[in-house]
Amino acid sequence: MSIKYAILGFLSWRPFTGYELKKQFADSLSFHWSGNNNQIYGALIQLHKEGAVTIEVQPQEKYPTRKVYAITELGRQWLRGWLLGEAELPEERNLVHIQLAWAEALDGGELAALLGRYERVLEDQIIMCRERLRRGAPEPARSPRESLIWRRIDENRVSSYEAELAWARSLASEVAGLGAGHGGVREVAG
Amino acid sequence: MSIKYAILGFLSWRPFTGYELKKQFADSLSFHWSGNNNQIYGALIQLHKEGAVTIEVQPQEKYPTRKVYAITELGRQWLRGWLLGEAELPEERNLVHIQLAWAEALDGGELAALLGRYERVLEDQIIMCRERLRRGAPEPARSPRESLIWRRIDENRVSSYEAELAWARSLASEVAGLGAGHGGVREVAG
DNA sequence: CAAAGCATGTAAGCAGTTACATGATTGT
DNA sequence: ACAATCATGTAACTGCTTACATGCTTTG
Repeated sequence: MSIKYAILGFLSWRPFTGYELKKQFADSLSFHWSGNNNQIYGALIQLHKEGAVTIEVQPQEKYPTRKVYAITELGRQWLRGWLLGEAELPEERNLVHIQLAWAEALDGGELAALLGRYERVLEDQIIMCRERLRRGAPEPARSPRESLIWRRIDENRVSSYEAELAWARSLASEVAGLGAGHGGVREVAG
Repeated sequence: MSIKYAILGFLSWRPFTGYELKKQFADSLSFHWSGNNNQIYGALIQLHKEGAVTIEVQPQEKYPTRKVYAITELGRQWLRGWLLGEAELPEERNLVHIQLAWAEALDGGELAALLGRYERVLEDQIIMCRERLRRGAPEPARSPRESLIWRRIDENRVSSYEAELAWARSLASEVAGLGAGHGGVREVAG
């Protein structure tokens, strides 16, 4: 359950409730978990059992009781151990690539439409990313180095979408250039 | 279970046994599933129940009985329906980005080492990809268009690793440029 | 003689998602 | 009136992974 480390990361910044963590995950571009209750609340309970976090229960008048989680020294050590451990490859699953790989039965127009749909979702995503970056989600910024890293990670996300979009566009123009032989395109010479 | 469509894709090329499919998944750069038995054999059984594939049982003398799966017309329609449906965003999970985001407690040397480890696994992966491309795994190639698409997908995979490597290197040099303030680097002027 | 390949399948579990359940409060 | 926010939690499910189990054959 590697979301544990992601949670410890947030708690190494400042204390959070489960509800706040959920929003952090949901709002961020790069922490990519859906931020569902099951995982977050479950992981927090387990981290507490393991001694990596403390719980402070804060009853409130007008709202439900908050449980504020804070990282312990042990939690910091675990996080640090993770950072000093193995680097894992980024793991990408791109279903559109699989669709393209098996698109032999599509005619030219249908393939162009598939690529067009892909371009559109990428464009939308890029706009959404830029929007969020413009609004600027709250982030640690405890040092110039940390701010630099966060900025670079966000940029990385956007530019990987942009690279994918450029790839899709160039593939679309290449397959269009191949011309007929797959229906949809009527031959000009003849 | 989207692996169903990936399997239907292979079967739209030619018949396969579960064992062969397993190897296809394991060997390919872009089909990214681990190719574990449970999923493949299970999906094949389900596809058969649903009428998307047929089974031909081939007893052998020296080896266990093979079950050769072939796609049906219904299976082809399902595959086609998937290709004509929604395009999904690529989904990337990059744990190293999360490590970097929470690396504030690391000193300059430790952060450089983290980036270095990341660079190394990326370099290894790039070499492995090139190696496989050079050897050239068997692929459909039923038309120039299909060959083009497969080539572009493979290139995409490699160049996304290369882009990530370039990103890591430039980030490493930027954090090195920031100099002291995080230990590990002794200030020169003074 | 050990390892890898051929070929099937099962068991157990972690990871991750959507949806459900409760219930007051605040904003449109 | 309806939706969103605050805040916790549970249930049911899919997806995916590792490891186990069998047993013969070929290669090093």
